[in-house]
Amino acid sequence: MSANIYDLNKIQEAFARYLTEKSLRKSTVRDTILKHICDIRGHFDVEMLLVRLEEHNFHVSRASIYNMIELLMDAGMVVRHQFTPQLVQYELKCAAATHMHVVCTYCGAVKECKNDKLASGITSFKIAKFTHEYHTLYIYGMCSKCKFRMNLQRKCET
Amino acid sequence: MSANIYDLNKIQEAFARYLTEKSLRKSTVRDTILKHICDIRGHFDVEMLLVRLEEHNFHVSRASIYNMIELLMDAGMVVRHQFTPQLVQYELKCAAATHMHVVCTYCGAVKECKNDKLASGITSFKIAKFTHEYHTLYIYGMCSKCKFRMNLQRKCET
DNA sequence: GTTACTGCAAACGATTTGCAAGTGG
DNA sequence: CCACTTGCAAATCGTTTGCAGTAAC
Repeated sequence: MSANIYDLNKIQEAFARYLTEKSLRKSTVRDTILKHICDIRGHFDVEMLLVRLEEHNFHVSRASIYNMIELLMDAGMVVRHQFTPQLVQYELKCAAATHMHVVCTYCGAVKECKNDKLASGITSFKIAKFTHEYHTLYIYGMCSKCKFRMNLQRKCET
Repeated sequence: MSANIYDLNKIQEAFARYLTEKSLRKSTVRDTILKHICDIRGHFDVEMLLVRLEEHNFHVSRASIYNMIELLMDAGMVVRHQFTPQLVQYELKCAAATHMHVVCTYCGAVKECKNDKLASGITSFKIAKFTHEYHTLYIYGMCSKCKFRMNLQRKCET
């Protein structure tokens, strides 16, 4: 199933189409970054990509990563997330479209969660004078670990 | 109706309760900022508050505004939004809870949109091992103005 | 009086930019 | 070859921090 979402060939094709359309060039840097984004199979950030590429003995500058992410966002292939003010993350749109995000505001943990009924409710919701392209649903609250921790703390205080 | 959402007294009371609970002090600066946030009746950002307060001949430093927003977020009274990478905005949670946000990715325009059925669907959606406190639903796409502009452009190109 | 709050200016860190060198078509 | 892409280092800009003075309680 996840093999289906992260289909490298389709993703590469889509990006190639975008480059052609905009008269931009293919390059080893762009191709390599895209492969790694696909390999990560989840949220990624600039630093993570940089480290990962370095580990694979492929050196790129931060500027090139920012440039590539910008292209992917312009191509409508990547979504930007900022679950907490401290960290900007990105995700392939083909993956992001399949789930909502559940964020613990106490520890910052993010998990993905699916619900077809809710998803189709949002997708089929029509807005006047607006073409719906994609959406993000973030649910904020407290995860069980933090709740447990908070209960402990309360007991200790009394 | 909006008078109901932006009830200054209730908002002030909630913030006073928070200050007491955390053993923090009331101050003219905090009180004034809160009043203006309430008056704005919509999204606000740091710069907007600064200018607005200056216009009302009330001088505050950026640091104090950031500090106040931090307190309000910690109190769970304010939500942070970043509809576009260029601008961070905030909104009173009591207002944000009443609508979803519809964002044009081409011109950056944000409008609010209500749908009770969708809202209750999200609110009543239970997640295992997680206490739902609030949520944000952003719908991204193209507004009618941008669509019109894009159609024009296409005609000119051919 | 003690402790918290505020303003100011300096520091910080993520992102962007300008430019020279490298590479794709 | 020419234009696009890249790396590097410097610039930028929103946000945070340290500290000295001020205000709550």
